[in-house]
Amino acid sequence: MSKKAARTKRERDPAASRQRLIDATVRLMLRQGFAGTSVDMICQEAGMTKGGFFHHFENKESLALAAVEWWGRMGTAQYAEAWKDETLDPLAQLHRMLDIMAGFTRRPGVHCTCMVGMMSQELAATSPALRSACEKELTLWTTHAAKMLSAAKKKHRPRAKFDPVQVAWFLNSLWQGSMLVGKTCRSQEMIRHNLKLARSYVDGLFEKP
Amino acid sequence: MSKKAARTKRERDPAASRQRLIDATVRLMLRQGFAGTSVDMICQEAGMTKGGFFHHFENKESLALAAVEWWGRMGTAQYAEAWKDETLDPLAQLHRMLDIMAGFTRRPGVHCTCMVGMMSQELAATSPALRSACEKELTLWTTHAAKMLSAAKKKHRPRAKFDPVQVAWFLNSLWQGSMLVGKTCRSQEMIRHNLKLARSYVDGLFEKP
DNA sequence: CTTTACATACCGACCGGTCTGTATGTCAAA
DNA sequence: TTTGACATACAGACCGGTCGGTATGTAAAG
Repeated sequence: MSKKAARTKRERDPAASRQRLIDATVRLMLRQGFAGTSVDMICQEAGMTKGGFFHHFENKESLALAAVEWWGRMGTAQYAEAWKDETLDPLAQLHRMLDIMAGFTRRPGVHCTCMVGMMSQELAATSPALRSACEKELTLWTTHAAKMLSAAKKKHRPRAKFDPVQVAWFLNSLWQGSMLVGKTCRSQEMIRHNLKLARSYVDGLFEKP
Repeated sequence: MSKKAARTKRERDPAASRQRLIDATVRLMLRQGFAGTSVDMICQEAGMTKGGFFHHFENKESLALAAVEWWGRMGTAQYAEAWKDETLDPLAQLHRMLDIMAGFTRRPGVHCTCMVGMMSQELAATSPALRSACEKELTLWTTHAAKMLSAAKKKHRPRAKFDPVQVAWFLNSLWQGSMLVGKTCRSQEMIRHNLKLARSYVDGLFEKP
């Protein structure tokens, strides 16, 4: 029957099922961490059974890995808005990136927090695979920031003494720490203050004495 | 018998037993997080049985709470070296504090990481008690830093436009984030670079234009 | 165009083991 | 003899992961 065929066609969608599991994992682990989230919870949240789960993923860790990678892709896509316009002044690109970060603190009902920071804080010492995946994401972000800093330096103050890569790690650390402290103190405003100070710090790098 | 009496006297020491549990908790949870560390593991690490554990602590959460408080006391005691000498220039006190932080990255075999940041990252959303305890510790650190910044401002450049409290939160976030990123990328050197940049940032606040 | 053969997607019961927490026992000190 | 400091034993929920089975999709042979 046509109805039956249509129904089953929509229900059997392995890519969507897989993604549903990833989405559920991100939602739950962002709240409860890795060890605090059980496979049963994930299955329930994703509307799937354990059998289905282990068809798509070898184990819980490999799902977390996929979730971190997905988180990284989503994040990069959002940050890309800052650097995709290559005609824009690199310093303006940096400010655009800080705008995007500040935007993350303004979504109503969603607290600004990072899957990479959470997974890494919890699992860096016990899961080499997760640690390495998180390192990859952090490094990617830093590389992009360093490129903009480097271009801005070349354009605005080539004789400045800072190392773009070091400054990029500095900014990344500040960003991760801001989300951590902001969550702990339940203050998105503090995150924004930090970003504002970061802004003037970056500007200061290019000011001629 | 005297030997037996002496032995039992040393073995039956409730305060020491309690502390042994706390020490074990810090050691294990710093590696595996809260949910990843079981009560049995803690008992084994502390050389005690479950009965003893639940004699001293109501539950796992209250032990973690005690561990965070102990961690805070230890940390404050170490940082206090920076601000205890009230005759020292406040800017020099700040540098002394940054020295101490850098010192944490130089202990051989011990990776520089923070119990407060870890517990908070994992439990802020699910355990109000832990979140609040972590907030308290972060606030305490920030208050001390803000005091030094404020005194330095008064002394060196009273007309400077920065807010000492905001800058203190900025430094605390940077510090927490540096430990997180440093752990993820297994680079203590990166933490030290960040501290160096923080140093010149702080100095910059007091430079007259 | 059917039929047959096999692959993929998913279900849900079930496994051995681990989890936090409790109830009870022991024994030294006061 | 009471009390505090533990040990022992165990309850019962829950854990990650397996397994047998079923529904659906594909594709080649007849």
